[in-house]
Amino acid sequence: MSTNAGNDGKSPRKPITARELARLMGVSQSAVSRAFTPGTSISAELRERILRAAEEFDYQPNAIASMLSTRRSNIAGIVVSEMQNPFYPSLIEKLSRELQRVGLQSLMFNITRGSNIEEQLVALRKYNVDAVVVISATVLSGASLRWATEGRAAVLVNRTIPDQTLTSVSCDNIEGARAIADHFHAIGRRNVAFVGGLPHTSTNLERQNAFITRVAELGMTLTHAISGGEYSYEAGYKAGMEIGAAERTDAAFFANDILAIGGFDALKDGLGLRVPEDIAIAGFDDVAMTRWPRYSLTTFRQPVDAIVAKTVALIMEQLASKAYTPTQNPLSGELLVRHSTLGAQALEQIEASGQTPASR
Amino acid sequence: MSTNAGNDGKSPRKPITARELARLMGVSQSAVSRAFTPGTSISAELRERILRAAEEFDYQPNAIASMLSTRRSNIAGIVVSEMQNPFYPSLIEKLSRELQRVGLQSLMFNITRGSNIEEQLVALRKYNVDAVVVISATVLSGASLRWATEGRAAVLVNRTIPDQTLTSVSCDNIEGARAIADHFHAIGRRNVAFVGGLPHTSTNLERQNAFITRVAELGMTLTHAISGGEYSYEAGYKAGMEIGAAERTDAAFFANDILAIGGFDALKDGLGLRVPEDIAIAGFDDVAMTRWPRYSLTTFRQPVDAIVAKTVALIMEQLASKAYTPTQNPLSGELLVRHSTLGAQALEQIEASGQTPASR
DNA sequence: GACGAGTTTGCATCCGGATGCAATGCCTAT
DNA sequence: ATAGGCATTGCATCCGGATGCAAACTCGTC
Repeated sequence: MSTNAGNDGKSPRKPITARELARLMGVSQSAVSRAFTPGTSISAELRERILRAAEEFDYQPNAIASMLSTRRSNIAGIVVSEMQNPFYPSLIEKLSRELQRVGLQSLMFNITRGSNIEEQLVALRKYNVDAVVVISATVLSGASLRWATEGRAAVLVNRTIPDQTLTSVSCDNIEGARAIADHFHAIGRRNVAFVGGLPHTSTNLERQNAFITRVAELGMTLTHAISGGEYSYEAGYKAGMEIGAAERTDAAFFANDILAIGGFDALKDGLGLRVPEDIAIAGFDDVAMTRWPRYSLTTFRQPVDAIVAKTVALIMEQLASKAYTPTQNPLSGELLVRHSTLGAQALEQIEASGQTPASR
Repeated sequence: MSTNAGNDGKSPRKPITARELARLMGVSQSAVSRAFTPGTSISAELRERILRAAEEFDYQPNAIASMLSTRRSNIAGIVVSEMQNPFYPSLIEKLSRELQRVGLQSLMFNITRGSNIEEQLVALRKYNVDAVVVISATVLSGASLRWATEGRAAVLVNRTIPDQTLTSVSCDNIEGARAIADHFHAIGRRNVAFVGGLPHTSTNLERQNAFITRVAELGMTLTHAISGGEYSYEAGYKAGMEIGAAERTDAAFFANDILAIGGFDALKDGLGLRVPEDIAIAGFDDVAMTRWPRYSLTTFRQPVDAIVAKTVALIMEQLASKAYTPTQNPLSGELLVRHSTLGAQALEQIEASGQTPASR
């Protein structure tokens, strides 16, 4: 990048345009445009010359102008809400990196109780985003989602809408919840509890239903089915106290890790129970905190990389094709057995015998 | 919003343009444009008619086109990196909400080791963002920052660059670190340790220097000054083990809450020390986790709302004025004394006596 | 009823690239 | 040497709104 002598760094020094550069070089503006567009008809030699001159005069195509003429913004809108659950920031980070690899910049739309949702959705359309990825479990109705994504590529991540008219990618919640139930059964627990998060969200419902169903199939007793009301530490803590108060329960599945950690603290510190001897605890997601030695929480790992990859692939596919066929894409996760359900010795035994229970 | 009959929801159904709407109404395109631009010369009556028609025909000004002609994108780029520290997602959420209130949409630029930084910065310019807010403590040199923000409003949040040629807003790290040292002294501790995070970042340096200086002023002994190398739980844990191994230390200040929590687990669970009896622990930021009963961590609260407000105010100011004068804006935070430095009784006493030590 | 000031509205052009189509150039085959 | 075919390049126009300027209109006044 060449320096712009005498620039104070803040004056709106107008950048050079394609036409100017073209005139300076004695070529046409079209040539300049072509030099920057792969796959266009231009000789290697001229392209080379133009790119060199561009470098020299610090020319850069104006993205806004090309958006206007191509009707492609190369922007993906990411609709987000639960940033306080660390699972999401990390997912978003990976997603935006991958999107960028395929040429899409990410525009974040924070949807929260505080914000004006209508306005956000309008912005989504005004900015002409080519694609929309919705990560927010909450708030948005199927109807507004359909309106906001109308005419553009769209993928829902970790949520669905009842009529399945939009493509979704998610962790296989049913597989996960069943795996946890199976695991509780395998370690000899028979009186189990379920703690949910945000009611009415698809993830929560799937995890709850699959778990409860499997528990029944295995002949275990469901001692509690509590709705935390939200995916928070506090809700988990409260539920933990409730479960622990009743004595009988020997295993609890919390619909996500944050809840589980709240429950863990309640059961262990709040009530003085031993984990996992008195009560086994499992979460869902595999956020970083679950690996803290303090918790070493058994959880079901969401296949984040696969989710991101699939999401981006679907977006690209939709952008390429004219037709739109909504699909549902559950992706397999992995049960991670840690200390919160197995004592240290048991874990070692299992690991020595070469079985799966991963840790790390 | 009127429905578009017969639309399958995904066809690139071209939206209506200002010219078309104008023709339909028998007015000029300029009138339509003016109807949507406050402060332009147009009669209330015509504006009214046009807005109604716009509603009816589902017309919306194309943001891209107006960006092109006004050379204003109304987009603020937020340059971010440490999303794993929950402090940042919450800050970003508030920031993007406030920016939106003043009419700026947020474009997120994730800068991480994995991503191509150069490309991100180029994108920042290509998309013609009007303003840049840099929250990433790391990675970016002053030079590249200056290049990326050249000619636009720019504010660094919680970081500075040595030559102070860019405006910054941050928590007063010096005040905070001194307050912690004072607090350690007030509760009778005399052998204190410091654990840093990312070396060479301004926040880390300021906290470290201010703390160490104050410790010396108060005649306390600095037993350790450890650089964690990064702001992570693991680094904090490791540092905690190191500090605890040596016995003598009776208070430790970790440069942020995540480090402190790692240290807490190491000292309490890893080494079996009593907190705060054997060793007092303090962090910095006041993330949600510090309020978990398990930790009840004493920390210095960053004035997030004030930081956001000031940042937005400065951005608006820069956008309005032609000249650019970099300023440094440290904002006062608040020491929150919790159980990790004071036993329960002591806390109650203090609270009863009507003194400051806040909780929650 | 005419004139001037002030307000509305429309016209024309611009913002900076993208792209269909025609013009030009180059090489090969006859 | 000449015609046909492909590769390059330039021309003109478009994308959808914004805006300076002039035309048209509204009122109030004398």
